[in-house]
Amino acid sequence: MTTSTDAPRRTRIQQEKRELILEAALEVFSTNGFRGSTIDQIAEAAGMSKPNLLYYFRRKEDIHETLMQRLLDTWLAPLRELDDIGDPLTELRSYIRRKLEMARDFPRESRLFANEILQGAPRIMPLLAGELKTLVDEKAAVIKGWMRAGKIARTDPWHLIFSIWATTQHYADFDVQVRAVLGPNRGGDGRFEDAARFLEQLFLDGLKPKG
Amino acid sequence: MTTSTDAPRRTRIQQEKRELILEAALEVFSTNGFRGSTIDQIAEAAGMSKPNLLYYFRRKEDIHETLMQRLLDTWLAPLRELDDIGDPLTELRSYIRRKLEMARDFPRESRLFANEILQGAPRIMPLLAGELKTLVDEKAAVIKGWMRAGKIARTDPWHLIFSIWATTQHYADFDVQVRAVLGPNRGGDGRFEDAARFLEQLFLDGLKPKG
DNA sequence: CAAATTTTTGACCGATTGGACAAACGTTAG
DNA sequence: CTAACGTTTGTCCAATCGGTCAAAAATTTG
Repeated sequence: MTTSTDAPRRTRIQQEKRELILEAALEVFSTNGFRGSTIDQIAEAAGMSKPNLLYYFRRKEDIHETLMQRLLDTWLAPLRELDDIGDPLTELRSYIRRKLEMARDFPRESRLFANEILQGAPRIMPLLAGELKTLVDEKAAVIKGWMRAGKIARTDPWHLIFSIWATTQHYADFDVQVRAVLGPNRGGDGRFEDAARFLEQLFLDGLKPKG
Repeated sequence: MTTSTDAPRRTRIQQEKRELILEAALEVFSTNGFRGSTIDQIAEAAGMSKPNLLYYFRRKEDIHETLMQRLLDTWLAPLRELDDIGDPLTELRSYIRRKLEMARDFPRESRLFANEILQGAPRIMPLLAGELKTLVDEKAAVIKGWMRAGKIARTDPWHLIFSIWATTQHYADFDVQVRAVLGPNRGGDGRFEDAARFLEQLFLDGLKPKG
């Protein structure tokens, strides 16, 4: 077999236009959800006509699917990097920092993912129970090792990972609320540094007074 | 004034049917979002015809609005209860527990709210910047008082509140993911008690080893 | 009871939706 | 140049959407 079925073999124009569509679709899907978004909206955001868009992606679902596939890879990268070498507390701290940076730099991806999960993850359920669970179980084992070695306090590794996801992604998914509550002064660009400082303290020392 | 304009004065049937519709709409809206939900779906879930439903709520938006108004009251109740009297750490711990119980007992309400915020809070933005911000600022002041008194560690009260919201609501909004990752054994009914134990330790002591 | 009122329904409407299609247009290799 | 191929568009379609309306059915009121 010289050319199998997997490599779509695309034109230069096809590559460019598909990229353009995916970028536009990320914007539209992440703010309106899948069912709330229309092909027309995506086409307009991508600067082309609806039939033209449908020339590159046959169905609306295909765009969403491609988007979700790419998303998961980059989204889980920080967790994959969580490694056994190096100081556990430092390792966890930098994982939190990286996740917070992703919430700051890729809020649309975070919202797209949140939208999918909120609606019961109809399109990525197998991935959650498969690839994701495997990865988390693996890293939970690493964390458990740290606990046994007395490097960090004993607690539930899975819920620890959940809490890191929850607190960091909150700044992307609930950004509107965060900014509204903080107000124009504290809700400016500095809010991510404030969040980073707070989360570091929370995860390392908790709230009990030092004395 | 005996009867002013504000009390709609409803029939017994009207009250019952409106309640039925709101219950059905909560189910549908929370899983499909506003634009992703259709009046037909809600009507069917409520066991009535579409025109019949529209007899009780003129527009789809009216249902959603009524739902959101009710939601916010009950949703912020735990924070309102956060009080200056009593031990600060106990007070915070019970606030976390109450929020977690709400995520367990009212996940649909949580998802409805999350859906609204995710899409930029188009319908409740004034409430966020008004009522909500006022309440949070007020409670942040209380927490700041505790810090000044040395009762809890010094940190950012606003981000502390955010982190409590994020971690607890995560178990409602991302329930599918949580259950998928924990698997059939650990993802059963006990997951909320595990979460409660973990969160208590996280917020009180952090991750540094006791040694 | 009967009249008045409230509730329910079937039929219908214009707008929007995802998508199909053939024809027109552009590009490129020989 | 020209034939082949890749790209773009206008037009169209069936399905679904939120919502209307008049009339039937059920209920309440006197």
